[in-house]
Amino acid sequence: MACWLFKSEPDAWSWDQQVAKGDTGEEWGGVRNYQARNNMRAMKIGDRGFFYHSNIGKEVVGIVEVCRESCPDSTTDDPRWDCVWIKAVKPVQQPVTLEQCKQEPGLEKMALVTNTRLSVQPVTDEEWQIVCRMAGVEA
DNA sequence: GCCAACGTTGGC
DNA sequence: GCCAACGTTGGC
Repeated sequence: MACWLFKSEPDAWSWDQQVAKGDTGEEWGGVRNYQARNNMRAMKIGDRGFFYHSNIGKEVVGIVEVCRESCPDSTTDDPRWDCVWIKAVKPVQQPVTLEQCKQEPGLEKMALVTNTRLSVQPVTDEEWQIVCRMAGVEA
């Protein structure tokens, strides 16, 4: 199973709002970047992801799961853009900050650290394990 | 609020 | 197909 990371500015869409959607989840719309879109197209139902707060907090705050594979993005008529739906699985025990990730051995190549502007990123199995340990949650 | 990094657009 | 201009993201 592949792992991912979803960035959101909590001002625009926060973890609490995501949790409020329950198992129905929420469309991860509005992404207008090909790399991010391609990552979403590669996702399968059941794939796990980190939910990361950018700008404010700059930390991983929860675990999400893909609950619907990529389909047209309702926020645009442009057929180039589609997106998955994700639902909250559980919050992390301890948020993992960008600063911690930068300092953690094994996370030097994590996209969060090396490709700051990409809003939907792949996470390797190794990175997933490390961040889960730091967050105090089961991988 | 600033700015660096990076992606996209459009003229040629 | 190149590249300058422009827009956006996101860390600081």
